[in-house]
Amino acid sequence: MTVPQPSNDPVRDTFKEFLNSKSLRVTNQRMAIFDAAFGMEDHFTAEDLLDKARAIDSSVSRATVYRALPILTESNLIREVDVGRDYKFYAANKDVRTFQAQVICTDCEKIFEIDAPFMEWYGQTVASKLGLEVVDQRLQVSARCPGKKNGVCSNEAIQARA
Amino acid sequence: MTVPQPSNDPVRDTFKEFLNSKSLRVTNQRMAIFDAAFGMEDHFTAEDLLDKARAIDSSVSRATVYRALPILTESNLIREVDVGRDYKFYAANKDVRTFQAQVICTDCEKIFEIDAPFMEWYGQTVASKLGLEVVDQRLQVSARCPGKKNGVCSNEAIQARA
DNA sequence: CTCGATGCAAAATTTTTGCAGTCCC
DNA sequence: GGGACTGCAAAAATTTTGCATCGAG
Repeated sequence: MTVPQPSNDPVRDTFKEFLNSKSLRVTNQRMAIFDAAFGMEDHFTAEDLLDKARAIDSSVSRATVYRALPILTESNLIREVDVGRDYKFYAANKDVRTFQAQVICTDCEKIFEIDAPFMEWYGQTVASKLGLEVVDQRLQVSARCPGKKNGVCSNEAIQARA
Repeated sequence: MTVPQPSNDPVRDTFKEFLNSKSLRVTNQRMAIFDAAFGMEDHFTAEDLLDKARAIDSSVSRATVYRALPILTESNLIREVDVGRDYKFYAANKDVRTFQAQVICTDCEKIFEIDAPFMEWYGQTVASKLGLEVVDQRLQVSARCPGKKNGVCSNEAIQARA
């Protein structure tokens, strides 16, 4: 429950180093977007991120958020979680070590992240049979709460988009 | 290489029966869209489908294609293949028996369908731990041709979107 | 200073929708 | 003949882009 001190945040420094290594500039807006992403409790959309980043630095624009997302993704500090909606979700890589699968509840829209370490092996096996090299992979299960009406779900996680 | 006779096509009849069972009407446009989908060699987008359907019945409109797609999906005659692009892909269920994973070549953009029968089991295992019931699942591997420049791929399958 | 980064607003893309006319059953 | 279906064009919704200005290094 303690508010992390940005100046002491090693991940924050990692991002700055990444920017430097790519000759990208460390701007207030980029750092606000970074802080917003790592302040998210859960998965978030570009629009969620814009709102939260603006709460930190009101000058952040939508365009800058969209321009920052590929940078954050490339740096491996956040990951894209495409669950087949019209828009994409993202999540901060806080302490992810193994491959994650997503279980998406179609009733409450909650996205659960599940460890699926065997996937690392699976993707390589399948790709190598085709002579290809794995770049990325995703495993997603859409599921519903049995006995629940659409829209109301028993999971205490009835908080879809942050 | 023989042109299938629509009147003898059992899958075509299945679609008509599906429409009847749902009290939906058998219109020229819907059948043209159906024929277009089953005439596709590979994965296709809504726009691809519109083009091909219009070649059969020039009166088919984009709106009707978009309205037909959920019907074809519900009938299980085609399936949605979301590979994380801005637009969705579809594929006719010609003779699919087991769960299919997709390997997407990031160089030639070709989508390979791979049998992954164990996924049926995997999804249920993971979902049941959360007390959920599987609705759908997808497993996708993005991979690239090693040694190829982006855009040119050695796979003879250098035909991305039909 | 210089050139990358930003904000704004317009544009681009894919999909959806309202409405008046059409045609299946 | 009635209501479902269709085409058209406008609308939605998300993401991208052009351009003048700003600011990090």
